[in-house]
Amino acid sequence: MLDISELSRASGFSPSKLRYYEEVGLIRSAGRRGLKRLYEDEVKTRISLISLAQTAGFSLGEIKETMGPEGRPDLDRTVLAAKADAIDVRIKELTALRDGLRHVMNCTAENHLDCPRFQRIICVALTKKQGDAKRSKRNPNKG
Amino acid sequence: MLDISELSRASGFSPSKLRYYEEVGLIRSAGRRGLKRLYEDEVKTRISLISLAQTAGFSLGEIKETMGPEGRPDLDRTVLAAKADAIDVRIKELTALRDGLRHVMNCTAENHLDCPRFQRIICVALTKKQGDAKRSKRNPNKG
DNA sequence: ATGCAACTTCAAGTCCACTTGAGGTCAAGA
DNA sequence: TCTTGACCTCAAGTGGACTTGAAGTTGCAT
Repeated sequence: MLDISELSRASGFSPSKLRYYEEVGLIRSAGRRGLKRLYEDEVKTRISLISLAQTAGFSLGEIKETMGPEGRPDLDRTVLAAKADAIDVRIKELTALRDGLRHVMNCTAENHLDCPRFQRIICVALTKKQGDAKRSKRNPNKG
Repeated sequence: MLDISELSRASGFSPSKLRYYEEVGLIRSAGRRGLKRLYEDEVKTRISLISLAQTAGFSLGEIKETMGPEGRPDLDRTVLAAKADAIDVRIKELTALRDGLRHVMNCTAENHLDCPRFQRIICVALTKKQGDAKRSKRNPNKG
């Protein structure tokens, strides 16, 4: 059992952030000693996962959905599969961007946006994005 | 030359977003017809890149820094290299998360956080995060 | 028993990335 | 010429993710 400052130190999350996460139902304290929250060790892993999911671009709401208040981050497979696929897409975009960046470092073109090599590197992600724009016409500009 | 609604349609960005990006200096219009903005075709690529960089987790401010108002997204190599490395780290995290998710789909453990296989999959990203927390002690909890 | 640092709650504030709304302008077609 | 609709500006509003501040409470060392 950890108190909030120990958990904060262990996780790198500020106490206010931990209280906030509890308030919105992302984590919970196992009990109290007086007023003071006590956390199980398990929440450290949970917090790391939350932070991971955030860098993957998911909102706290989405994270909460796929990671119930109980320990089990379970839900029906289709939802998990969809999340995994979404991450895959993001990985591809990031890879393209990274490669584009590394190319720019070694490329002497005056305008990189016009460099055919650069364009080829990022075109996967680019055409994908454009496709998205087209596909979401019914609900325009909400993404 | 495109007007704002054409660019909006082509890029999937709302007109208000395009005006906002111009206001903060991320894109610019090549001129006006009367009051109405006119954009060069090039900004389409620029917009896609911005959106890409956003999904990579960079703020508009950071994006602006590495992508001057002119066409060239150039800056000294060390900055670009740092960005590329940051993306690499993110890719690793996302890969771990995705694999963790896919594992959970096929794992029958009652609590996945305790599943050693799951833990092994995401441990790279986890220990990395913990390392971060430790390293930024001087400026605690600002990440 | 007393002091106090570390916790607590709750409301309000902040920052980012936009969106919305009110009121105005203008180019082009009927 | 007149209308209309798509643009314009600028200020204010929104939602997400927290942080900050004020005021109160408490476990623990002295």
